[in-house]
Amino acid sequence: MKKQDIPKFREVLLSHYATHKRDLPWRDEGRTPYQIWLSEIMLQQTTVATVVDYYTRFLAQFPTVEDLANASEDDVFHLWQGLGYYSRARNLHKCAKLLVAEYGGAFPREEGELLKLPGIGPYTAAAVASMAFHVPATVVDGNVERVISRLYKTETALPAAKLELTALAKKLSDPAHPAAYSNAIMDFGATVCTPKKPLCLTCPLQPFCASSTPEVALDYPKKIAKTKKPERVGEVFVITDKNGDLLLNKRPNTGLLGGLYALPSRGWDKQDDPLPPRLGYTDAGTITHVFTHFKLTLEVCTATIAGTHPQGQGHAPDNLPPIPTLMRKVLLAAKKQP
DNA sequence: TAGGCGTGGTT
DNA sequence: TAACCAAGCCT
Repeated sequence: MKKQDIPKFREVLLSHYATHKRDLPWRDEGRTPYQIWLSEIMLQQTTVATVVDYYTRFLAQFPTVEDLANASEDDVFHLWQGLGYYSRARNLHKCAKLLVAEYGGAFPREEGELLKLPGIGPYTAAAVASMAFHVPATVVDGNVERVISRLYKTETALPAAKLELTALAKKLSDPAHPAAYSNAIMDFGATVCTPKKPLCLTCPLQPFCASSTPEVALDYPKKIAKTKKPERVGEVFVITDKNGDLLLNKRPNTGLLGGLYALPSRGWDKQDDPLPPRLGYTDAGTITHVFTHFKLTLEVCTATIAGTHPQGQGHAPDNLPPIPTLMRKVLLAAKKQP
């Protein structure tokens, strides 16, 4: 795209956004920086459809950053359970506490200051600066990378292309309309310039685009081929005591499913959990679960003990601490096969 | 810097 | 069904 075409490009993009604006809760008039920040954290690698309900529930319980800062970590994880990437919840909580303790409960307005906060990287800093404070800042997410790469037919493969794409994105973004432009270009990627079925034939940006047909567009952005997921297998144990309580352990704060609670298991994770001695188990079948970097198959073993679980490790099934979806699957399998 | 880090929907 | 994808961040 020529430099003199950029104003027209912005005009067309913003005009398309104005007429195709999706009604999303974090986009409502009068949303606070806290609310916009929360939505951006939840939307990291997570679909809009999944986020909406979590977002609504979260704000109902924690309407302000002070409410979040004062919450217990378990309460935060409870609202996050099932959403995945749990370090986001930990950093969200940490960030809220930091804001209240050292920033007077208010977000900084500048991209560079936002970037210093836990859980806020280049994308989220630009998103909050532009959307919450109308400060010129260029968002570069997966959508933007795809749109820009197709507009210019960039040949460098991701993730190495990130720098090049960011430089191009900065030239295109509209400093006069930071919030609208950020939303517009990402919406455009999500609804028109989509990964699998780009709508090139009716695309309003076609006059500016070096691809301009689906056949060409689908080749961009170039990507490094991903390696196949390894498979892991193990056993997981559903152990009920005489009160009907389940045995759960809190996982370490870092690493996989960090900070959540889990049924004892063996064979697949970094460490095997200790088990009650000399126990006979009933086979309740297997469950499978796919993580980002491996596939897991667990044999579900159930047992009942005559005594009670150690203090703090027994939990009533109707009042469980935050557990990941993986463990929900295990409990469902155990319930089906009594 | 490349890999760790969840989950659910789509193709 | 296996692979891909979704408003990335951290180490």
